[in-house]
Amino acid sequence: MTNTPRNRTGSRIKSVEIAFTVLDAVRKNDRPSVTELADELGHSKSTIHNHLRTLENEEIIVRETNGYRLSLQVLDMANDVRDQVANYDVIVDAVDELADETGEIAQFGLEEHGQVSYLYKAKGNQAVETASRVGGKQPMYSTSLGKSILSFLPSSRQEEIVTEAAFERKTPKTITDPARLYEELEEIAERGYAIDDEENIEGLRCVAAPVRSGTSVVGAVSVSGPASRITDDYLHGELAESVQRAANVIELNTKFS
Amino acid sequence: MTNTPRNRTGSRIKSVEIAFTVLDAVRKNDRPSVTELADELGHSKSTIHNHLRTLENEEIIVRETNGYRLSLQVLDMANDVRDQVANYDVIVDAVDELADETGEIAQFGLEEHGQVSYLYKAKGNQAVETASRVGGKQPMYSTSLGKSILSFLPSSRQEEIVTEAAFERKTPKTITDPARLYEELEEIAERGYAIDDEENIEGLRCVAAPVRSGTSVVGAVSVSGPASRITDDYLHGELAESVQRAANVIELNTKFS
DNA sequence: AAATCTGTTCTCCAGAGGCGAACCCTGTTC
DNA sequence: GAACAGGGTTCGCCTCTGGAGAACAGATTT
Repeated sequence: MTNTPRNRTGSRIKSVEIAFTVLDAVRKNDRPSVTELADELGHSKSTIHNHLRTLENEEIIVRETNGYRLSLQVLDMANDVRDQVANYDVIVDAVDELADETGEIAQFGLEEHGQVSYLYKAKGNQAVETASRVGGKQPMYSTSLGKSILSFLPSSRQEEIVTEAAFERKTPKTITDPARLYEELEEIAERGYAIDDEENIEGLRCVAAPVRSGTSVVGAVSVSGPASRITDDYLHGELAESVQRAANVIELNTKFS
Repeated sequence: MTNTPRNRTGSRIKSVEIAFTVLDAVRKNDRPSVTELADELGHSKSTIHNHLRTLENEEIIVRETNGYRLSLQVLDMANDVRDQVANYDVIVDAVDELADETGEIAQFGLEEHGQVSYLYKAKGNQAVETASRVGGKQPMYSTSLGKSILSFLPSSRQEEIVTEAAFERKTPKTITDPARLYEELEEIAERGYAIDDEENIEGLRCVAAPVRSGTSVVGAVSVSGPASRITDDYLHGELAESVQRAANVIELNTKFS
């Protein structure tokens, strides 16, 4: 739908891909039925049926009278994800405190498949609602989290991501020129924090600082608030300091495995 | 490993099953590598490699320098699960309040694949730690949640579950005789709540009440606490009332779709 | 009871996918 | 710096899988 899933090199397993297409459809439709899915996905009923049978057997989906839905096993899997990310608890504490301190939205994100994925989100007492949700993804080039991570990534990976990026214009201020991005990344690397001045969502300004472990970036922390409240001075001054402090706290409390 | 996944009727898709085996191994091992997984799962390296490639392409797993791990997309999927369960917010509120009121652990669970799965868990201020976690599963016959759900299920489904149950003795008090279970289920149906008197975990007593929507059970709410604190009177009196009230609150606030 | 929905089962054949070996690449050891 | 060892990746073969479509079976509707 959006952009074609680039195929690095050969051989993905077709039936597994179909299975995940089915799973995706079950995620997004409300309790779909066999025929519904068959129509939507353009496969025969028998094919869909077999896949649903298989997924049900794996206890990933559940059959209810009115159709299929995801099973709660997915929640259990989510627990495992959090367990697998190094120092999840430390991150939670630091982000909570940052949200508390600033009153805005504080988040932690990390790079996956060339995008930022949100791992944790905390709301301060005057925080505005944002569309972002835990597990969601955003482009690297239009978010403060993304840019701060990008600027500290090894240059090979950095280029790879930039090259493959879509550079979709999300707001009038979105950076759409790679050259322009590289410039900013250098700047960020120097001063230690990145900003997003309504580049991803109109009316929203953010600051982010990278979290490093040894030589590599493991993610970044950010604060986001409405442009009306977040002045230039505040953004580059107190807020920038706060996120950097939070990033530091995480770094210091990180136990290497 | 535990009990063989009974095959209802034919044709599950083999490669999809393998894919989920791989996924499971990635869940449980800490950043496994190709060869590691190949050894563990008894498949050739190339097979595993293809599966990992596919799963990575689906952005379900992520490759890091030291091995593969689950991706944060799983967290996003978990959001969808919660969205798909009717009235998640209502449940959260009711369970939170129940935990608050009693000071113990309060939970909401529902039946999936013949077991209880925990959807939400709240801790009261004097709550003991229990092993259960959101997304986890427990037998129907040894938990108050399970029994309360079971007793209000249509008798066909009830029998089906009981017949297929393993009746593993989890503690000395676990019910392992179907006849005994049926007796208790009738009792539960009459009085409207179920108890678990150290039948699932030693030292832990629980009360649960079913949550119904129209004619069918959609799940159950429970409170769990240490046997030392939960006397018979308290269990069958105040606590039983509390869980029933909480169940009722959920029922009343349920918007039918 | 005919019609029209479902979901399920059956059969058939192209081609997919699992295996094993060969290959490559990175880091290590003399 | 050559040889080795450890991974990951690729290749080609052959079998048997899995997808399509039609036929079948329930459930509801007309």
